[in-house]
Amino acid sequence: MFNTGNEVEETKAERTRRRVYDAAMTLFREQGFDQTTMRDISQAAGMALGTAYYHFPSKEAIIAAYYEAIQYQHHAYVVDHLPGIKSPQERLRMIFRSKIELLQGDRKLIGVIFRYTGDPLHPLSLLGEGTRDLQQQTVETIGLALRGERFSREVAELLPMALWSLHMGTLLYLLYDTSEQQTRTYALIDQSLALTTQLLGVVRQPLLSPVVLPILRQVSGLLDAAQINLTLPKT
Amino acid sequence: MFNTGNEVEETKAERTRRRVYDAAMTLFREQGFDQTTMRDISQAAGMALGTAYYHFPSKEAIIAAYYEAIQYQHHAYVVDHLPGIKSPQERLRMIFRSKIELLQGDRKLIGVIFRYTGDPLHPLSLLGEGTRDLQQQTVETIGLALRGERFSREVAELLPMALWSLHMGTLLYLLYDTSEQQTRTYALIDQSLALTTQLLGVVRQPLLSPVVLPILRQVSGLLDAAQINLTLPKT
DNA sequence: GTCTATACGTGGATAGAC
DNA sequence: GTCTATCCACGTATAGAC
Repeated sequence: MFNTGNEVEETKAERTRRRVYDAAMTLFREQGFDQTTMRDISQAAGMALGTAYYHFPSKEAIIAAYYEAIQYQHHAYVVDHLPGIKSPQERLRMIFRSKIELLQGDRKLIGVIFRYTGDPLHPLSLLGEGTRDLQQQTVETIGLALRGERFSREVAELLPMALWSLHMGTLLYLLYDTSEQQTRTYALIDQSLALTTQLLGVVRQPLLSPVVLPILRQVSGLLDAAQINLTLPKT
Repeated sequence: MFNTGNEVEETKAERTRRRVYDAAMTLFREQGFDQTTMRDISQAAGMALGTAYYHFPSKEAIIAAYYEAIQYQHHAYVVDHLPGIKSPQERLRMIFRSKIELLQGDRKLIGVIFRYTGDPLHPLSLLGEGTRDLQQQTVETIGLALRGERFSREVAELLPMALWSLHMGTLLYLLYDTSEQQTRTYALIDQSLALTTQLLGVVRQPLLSPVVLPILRQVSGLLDAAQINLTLPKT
């Protein structure tokens, strides 16, 4: 709680750790993740190879720290900018777009997230245990857009994961988007959210509920049976 | 066309190539892809390291050959078993399930496909140029289920990619499915296809077209703008 | 063109001395 | 906490046998 003075000692290690991190991020952005070696990083940070490994057990650990930082920054940005916006669609738009803005300069880096998805046991697997917290936080950040909105039970159950999936989809798209300033990614977000709003409108129509409700329930049942919850398939 | 006798010489190299491939696959299945080294493979195949590299430029090239083989086998199986089945849903069921059956023993291997998805330029990226042919063939194999069926223009445009996505989703799910005999994956397929059929039924209802058509068109417009076609985002 | 033997460079990760 | 030295695996020669 208090500053007990041992902060100085802590800071010593933390400062070195940050030197590693900063050097790594600079090189990652310049050359890409794979092209950057731990030797490059330690050299750029002006230390021995072993020192860098002392602070980060692996190159992947540096990327993991980056993802946490991004999520933290994004959440802070969202919390900061949310009050000015009323409509849920506009809120979602702000949330989705700001995430892209945050990542736009790091397109060479974000591909690395997807690399471990096929390996359920890997700590960085997007769908695995290791990233559960980060995933949960992302869902929560997105969920801020819907605060105060009222949905039927069925929709409330499905919407967070649907939006999370959409969010991951936009990140994947960003990777492949070679358009200037990634304008296509922003356009995709806008159109996807317009579609989402349209679908939510349909779902809310009482007249259509004989058609809509069975479908929603079937989706829910499917996800339940597959044990896909917010955190996705269990391992 | 004819067997001109030079088949023997071809066979010599091809047989060695197959020895490499077989040894590699055995080891991949036993130990996993990453745990198997090219030295293991060449040793198991009873040859020098250089020989293995002579036939496959990298370990990944062996996996690439595996994916081609799987797609070929699956297509052959589907063509063989399709005539006995009438309903599109049952056809799709057969197609999706047989793919899982084909891969079931190789769960340690299929994760490798997803590894390069975050790297647009990598030849094995699922969404990249390098796998376009394979992807196209998969779409075609799945499309065999719909032969002779009539859909509206809007649906015909969207369905192949939707089914391809569903197919990739089931593969990803298979990876994470620790249930006995992967029963959950099979259940997921059945339920997803039931849902698909249900949705197609709704879409076909003329009474609902004022609601459904705008949505479909919006989806189409979105995919067009994003330049997502059958082969997915351009690089 | 196919295969062997062997050695080399690089990069991730670790062990152990200080 | 930091450094030096070392390990291990991938991939790449290369020189030569057939």
